[in-house]
Amino acid sequence: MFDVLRDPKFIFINKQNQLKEVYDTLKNEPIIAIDTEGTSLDPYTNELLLFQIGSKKYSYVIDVRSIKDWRLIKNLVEDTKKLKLLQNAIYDYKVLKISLNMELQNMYDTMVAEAIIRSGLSRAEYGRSLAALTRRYLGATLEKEVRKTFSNFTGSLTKAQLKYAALDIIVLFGIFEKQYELLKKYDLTQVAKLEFKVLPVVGDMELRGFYIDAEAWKNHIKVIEAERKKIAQKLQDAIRPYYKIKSLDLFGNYAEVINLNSQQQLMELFNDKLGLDVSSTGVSVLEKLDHPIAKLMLEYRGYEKLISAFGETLLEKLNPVTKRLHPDYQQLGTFTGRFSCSNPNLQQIPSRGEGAVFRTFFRAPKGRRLITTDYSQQEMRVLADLSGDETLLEAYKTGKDLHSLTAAQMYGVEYTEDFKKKHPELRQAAKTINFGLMYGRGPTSIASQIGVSVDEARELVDKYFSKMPKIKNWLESVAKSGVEKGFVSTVLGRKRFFELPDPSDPNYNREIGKIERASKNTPIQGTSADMTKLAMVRINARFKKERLDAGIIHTLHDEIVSEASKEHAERAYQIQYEEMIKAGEAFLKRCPIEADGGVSIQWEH
DNA sequence: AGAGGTGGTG
DNA sequence: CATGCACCACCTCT
Repeated sequence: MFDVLRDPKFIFINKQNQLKEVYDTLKNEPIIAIDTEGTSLDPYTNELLLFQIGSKKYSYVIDVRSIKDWRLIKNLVEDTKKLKLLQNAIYDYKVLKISLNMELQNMYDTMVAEAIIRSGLSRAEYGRSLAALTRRYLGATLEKEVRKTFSNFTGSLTKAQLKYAALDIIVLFGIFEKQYELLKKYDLTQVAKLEFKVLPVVGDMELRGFYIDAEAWKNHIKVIEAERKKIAQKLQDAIRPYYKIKSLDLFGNYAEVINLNSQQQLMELFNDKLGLDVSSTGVSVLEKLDHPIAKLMLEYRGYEKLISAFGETLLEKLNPVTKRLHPDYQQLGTFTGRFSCSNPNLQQIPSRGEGAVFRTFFRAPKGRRLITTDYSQQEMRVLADLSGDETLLEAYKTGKDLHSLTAAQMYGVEYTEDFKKKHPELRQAAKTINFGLMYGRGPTSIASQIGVSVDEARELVDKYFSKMPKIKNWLESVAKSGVEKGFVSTVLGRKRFFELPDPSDPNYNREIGKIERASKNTPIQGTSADMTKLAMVRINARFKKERLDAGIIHTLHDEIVSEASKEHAERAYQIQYEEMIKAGEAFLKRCPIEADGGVSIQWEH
């Protein structure tokens, strides 16, 4: 293998009439590998330079600029019977769709496979880059320096560039074979199947992007900036008496006394100057302070947060070609199987309070509509199903309010339709426990949230578990099994592995506690992720089958957002709703599943 | 460059 | 003894 990696055999293709040979060699191969090299990570501004395709025996590196007619290659790429090996398939999927109008089918992504196999293991040690996989599975070193040379491409291809382009597909076969054995060994083939079906859905989702009303966004930022300025001024004036510095700036105004964003300087202000003994300057601490400066600070923080996290920087990410936002969705961005999202992270746009207006600037363009649907209490339903608890199942089967029903059980009060109005505190306490359980939360933290003593909180939890014993049993057994086996599983069979601490580790107990909490949470969060991903695949398939002008543009754990023409929006909503329910029923056998949503011109939840 | 603090989401 | 799951972005400070 070393020799092959050092001196890869490949055929360079730079004439149209050579494609016949490529096609004839590969047309009967069940497994081929594909990769592309271009000038940019953004498919819309990328210039495609090289297209690599090959079997285990034959590798071809095609100079893209020399080919006019891609039909023979398109046949190979779109052949649903052939398995395509790729590293980071979504990138190539997007590039091939935009640059060559090809739609990759039946993909195996070595990067995604690795995330499935190593879920839970430290990223530093178990990277997913092609170089890391080559080292791990083939014991060889893949130079990555050459890759960078494509981004400032000068017009002619070097020998080194061709060589490494060829290597990028050659290594995939060996990695695939070893990963495939591991997928079977750990019983992860069902998960892999689902994840690979999700690949084109994510590719299309990233290509579509999310339209945003940039003008409205900018205007709102200006308003908030003015507010922040006012508050900052007030704050500086209020704290000035505590400091000696009273210098004036060039315009005769007072200079800033302290940097309001500096935690260090704020600690000094609150503790030394104001004598208020705070442990941190976070909202929860500041809220408890009855001091005008703390109140101003909270107000300032609110504006500062919105401006820094959701301000102009987000608009800088608008794509120059599409004028839309195209975030990166990490298909396995978490160890539980959820997506994560970045550049920008649309999974953290405010949904409540002052910041919620930002969501209204995410819109449907003219003549189009957004379809937003989310699972109703997805994770609680998963917990109900996995634990088999009768009270939870009854609530969901009869449509009773879950938190009221568990409160009624706990406190021995009769459940009525207006329970929420009659006993709001009881319901709130039950709700806190219901949610807390899913994170493996203990009495201490529950006590601090609902404002009772730790003993009272412990009593509440005991009471809860005595009425809902199956939940207690399920949580305890899954925590125990996570520590004993070193992994936990979702309903689909997705696994999260744990790196168990050494018993001599001074933090041993704390680490085990963490593993126990993650063991409780992962089957719940992870099964929910399985469900949402299956729903996305099914929705995408039906949109295609019915030839709707509709497509998924965003996902937020238990929520799916699509964009459709206004003519197709109602039908798209119907499909989206139905398929979410069906996906839910595929995983939950005891607990009914419910989803809500609708058609609108702006993102609403 | 990386860590820690803070805070946004489900 | 203490004990909240899963992320990402921005800021300051070293």
